[in-house]
Amino acid sequence: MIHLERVATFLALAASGGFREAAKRTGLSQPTVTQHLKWLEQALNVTLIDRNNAGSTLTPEGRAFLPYAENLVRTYDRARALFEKNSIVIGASSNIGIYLLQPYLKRYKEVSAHKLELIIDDNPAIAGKLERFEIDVAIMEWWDHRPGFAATVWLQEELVVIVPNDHPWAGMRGIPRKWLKGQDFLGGEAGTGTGRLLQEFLGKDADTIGVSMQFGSTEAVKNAVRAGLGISLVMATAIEHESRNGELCAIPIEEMPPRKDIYVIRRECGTHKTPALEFTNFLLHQNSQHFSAV
Amino acid sequence: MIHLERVATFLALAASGGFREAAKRTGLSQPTVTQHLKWLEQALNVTLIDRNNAGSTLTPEGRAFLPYAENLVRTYDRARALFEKNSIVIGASSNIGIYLLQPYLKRYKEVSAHKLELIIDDNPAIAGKLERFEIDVAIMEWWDHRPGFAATVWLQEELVVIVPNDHPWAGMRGIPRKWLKGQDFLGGEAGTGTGRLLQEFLGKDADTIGVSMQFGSTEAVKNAVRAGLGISLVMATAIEHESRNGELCAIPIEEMPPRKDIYVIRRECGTHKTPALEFTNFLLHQNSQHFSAV
DNA sequence: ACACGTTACGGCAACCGTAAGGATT
DNA sequence: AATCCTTACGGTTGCCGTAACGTGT
Repeated sequence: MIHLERVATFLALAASGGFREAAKRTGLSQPTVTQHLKWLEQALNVTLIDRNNAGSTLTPEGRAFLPYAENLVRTYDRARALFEKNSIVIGASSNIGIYLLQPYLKRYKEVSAHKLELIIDDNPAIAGKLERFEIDVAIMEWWDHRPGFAATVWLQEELVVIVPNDHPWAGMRGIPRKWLKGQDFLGGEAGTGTGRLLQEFLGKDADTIGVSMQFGSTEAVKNAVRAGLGISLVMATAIEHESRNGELCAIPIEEMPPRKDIYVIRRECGTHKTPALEFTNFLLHQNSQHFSAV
Repeated sequence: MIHLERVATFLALAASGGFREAAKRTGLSQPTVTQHLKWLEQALNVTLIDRNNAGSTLTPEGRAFLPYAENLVRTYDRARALFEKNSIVIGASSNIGIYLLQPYLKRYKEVSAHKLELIIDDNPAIAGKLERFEIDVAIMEWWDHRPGFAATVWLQEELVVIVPNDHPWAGMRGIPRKWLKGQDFLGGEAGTGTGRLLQEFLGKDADTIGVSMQFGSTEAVKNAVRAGLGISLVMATAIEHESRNGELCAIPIEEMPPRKDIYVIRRECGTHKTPALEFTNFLLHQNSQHFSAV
């Protein structure tokens, strides 16, 4: 067994590439850094860092150990945050983090002393960060119900068809659902929010044209639609700005418009009131239309 | 920062429900256990355990901390296994772990000194365990390509239709693919291997009847088919035994039979030769038909 | 000589186990 | 009084920083 502090020293070394620099960062004396690393290397029975006069570097073993080390200190950090009640790290998939969540975060900042941090990534990556204790709460449009987590449907976002301004459908107040069948839709890559939506609501029959992902697939899809490459289906919130500005035309779908569940997911923590739980409750109460966990 | 040993002591306490018992398990003296816990509680500034004359129990805070504590000691344990080269923990989704993997594990035991441990669970749970450093390698029929992991297609399993012995199709050497459309298939719950298969190869149009999951959905599906409730689609390996015994009838599909990719997934570890990498290479070389990572 | 990391060493505090001290039943 | 956990205490060891020491440029 080992002191976590030594692991932190290793991380400082890995990040700074030098014992003296690592000593400065950790506030330790430089010989102590030597000692910490030596202990760690002894405990693992392996050389982690290639000592070199001009910049020390990680050995292959050191590189292999790195994610484990990061996990160790981060887990401890997040465990402390459970009780110090002043910090929440939120993870959100791109569409939600970019468009939907921002006003809620602003409001939460006003009513709470919690220090908020938002991490945006794709769905599987966010799920991974949740598992690895990198984030305390996740807000996503997708969740496989794994054990150990509490998932709640936060709200249901309406989906709208977006078309360029010169499209025959432009200006329509609504379109029948059956018109969607057989249409070519942009942005259907697997793994992206848009891709999953298309898959789910149109099934295999709707052939989709791929659009290479830029920074956040919805941005790419919007640009492609604007350029006249085709049409697509997105969350209404994601298109609000362009719709108001008249850059794109967003059309609701008639007869039972498709809605996408948005989940709030946090680690189960029994009856203890964690900051993550407070934040979750805040989100749920901001919205009257909330439903219980599945 | 904290000694990991103290966290381990907390886990022993949580598991045993008493300071004396925890002392026995950890090999420490009983007052030392008291001290370890006190330090940990001081570091987190919270009470973790309700001291009680008749069995000490976790406080709500203790219960919340428990998964973090488990993650800490397990991560350290797996990090050590990276270098001690004698232990591999393998995770597999149910079908693969139960049917497909066993002969390979037996062969690997004969050629390697590694101590093997196999954990079987559903796909999302295995993915979670991989993220949390609970397992070193995962073998699954599904993978979203998340960063930090190396996924390789190990083999491609053929899918066969299974029908009861008194079914009109029974005894056929093969059936055309188009016959499958419109059939009712058993075992299509979301999240299970069978469910995903049906979804993928038949799409939304094939209405599926749910079968409640028993221990491992394929077992349940086989029983249901045997009982005459319907037919289903499973990996050929999963049905080999019953097919030979004449308990069920397995029929290949003509014209491009559907095949399911099986992935081997491990944490990326640079150039260091981990036990997990050795095992992965063993699996891949056991099979000539292997393909490169996606 | 200069910058790097390592070794040597002295002092302080951490940390163990043993033994005695409450508290609850 | 029988268990439980906590406190007290002494000896050992761990672990820090300072200072002196190799080593490569």
